[in-house]
Amino acid sequence: MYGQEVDKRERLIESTRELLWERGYVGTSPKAIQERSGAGQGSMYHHFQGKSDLALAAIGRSAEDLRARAEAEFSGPGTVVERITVYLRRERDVLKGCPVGRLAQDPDVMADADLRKPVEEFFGWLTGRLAELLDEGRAAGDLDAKLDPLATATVLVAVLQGGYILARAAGSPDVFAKAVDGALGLLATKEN
Amino acid sequence: MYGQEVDKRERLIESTRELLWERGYVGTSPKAIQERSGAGQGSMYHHFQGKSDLALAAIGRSAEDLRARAEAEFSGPGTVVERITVYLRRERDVLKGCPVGRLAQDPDVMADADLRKPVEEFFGWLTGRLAELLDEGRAAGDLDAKLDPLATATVLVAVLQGGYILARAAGSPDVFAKAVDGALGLLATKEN
DNA sequence: GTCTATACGGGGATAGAC
DNA sequence: GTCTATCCCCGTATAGAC
Repeated sequence: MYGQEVDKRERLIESTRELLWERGYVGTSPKAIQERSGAGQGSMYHHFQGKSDLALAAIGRSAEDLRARAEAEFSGPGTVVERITVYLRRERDVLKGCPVGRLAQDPDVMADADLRKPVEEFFGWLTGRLAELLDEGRAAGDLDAKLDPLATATVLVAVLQGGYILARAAGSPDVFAKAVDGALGLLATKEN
Repeated sequence: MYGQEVDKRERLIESTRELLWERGYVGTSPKAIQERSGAGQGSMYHHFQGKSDLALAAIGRSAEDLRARAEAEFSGPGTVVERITVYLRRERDVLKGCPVGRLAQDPDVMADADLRKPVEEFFGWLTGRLAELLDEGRAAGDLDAKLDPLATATVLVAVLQGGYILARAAGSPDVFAKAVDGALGLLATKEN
């Protein structure tokens, strides 16, 4: 269906994902995308209608990636608390931040319903999924019975997103780890 | 020292603060600043050396504002937990996000040591101050003796910053409130 | 499919008049 | 102090050749 040399369409999407991660939507130009992907103007406008169309493909793929990786950890072995810990402590490019979360700060992404949708859906899914797990853990007696699953799930997601911000502000990934440790410490009421 | 008509220098700074809040540094142009402030090219380049110089003044003022407001709440009446609750639950423009935190996502701000400094200092101060309070509350017996003050302070700041992101992603301030409630719920171990 | 040429307004800043 | 004129490169996109 597409050309031979490693597929320019593919490279355009991947380069856009990188740039959106590094510089956000507002800070990413078609020219920069072309340079990084090795594709020219014509190629980009042949495969995509324009910047926003290409960004849509890139964002959708990034969101799906994050979802799939999280789901693999959530449905892995171990108790609920263990699986959540694996997810929270997974190795991350902390100083680069969250490739999807950073888009929530971008005015032009939030102003466009199509671009915004995958961002909204990803966080909706993630929070809901964590709430299910927490509820399960509560039923199994691994977590405090008084714990509110949805509110706590929201805390966990917020701690990750906020942890990225604090780490970037400090210029060090340690702050991110501190936030995760603190959150896990607060969760571990049961062992008190 | 300056002209009469409400001080263009002042209006330039305030307009820049607004635009940085709404669109970030990368998304804010000198032209937009001039239009919003009612000042012309000449006026802007007379008072400031350029975009980054003006942004420095704007960011410094925003950071100092946040610091002063937080300190007023931290040193107010009530127990430590009450004061922290007042701070966390203060009315906020949730969907606009944190005027200082959003800059941590901006590549051009983080790449410039001068612009980055006030951001780093603000979060350093905030986390440290909250850690002091938590330590005090632990000593007073209002908080679990096993609680780690610094890690927990980091969690609280991260929950706010992450809460803003989740609220923007969802298009609703409710998620922010949910995160704050969840965090306060986890803190309230003592009443178990 | 991909390239080059071209277009037009905007970003960021300087020059010099008032 | 503030304004207008001007500069140059970039952002975003279209046209048309190969």
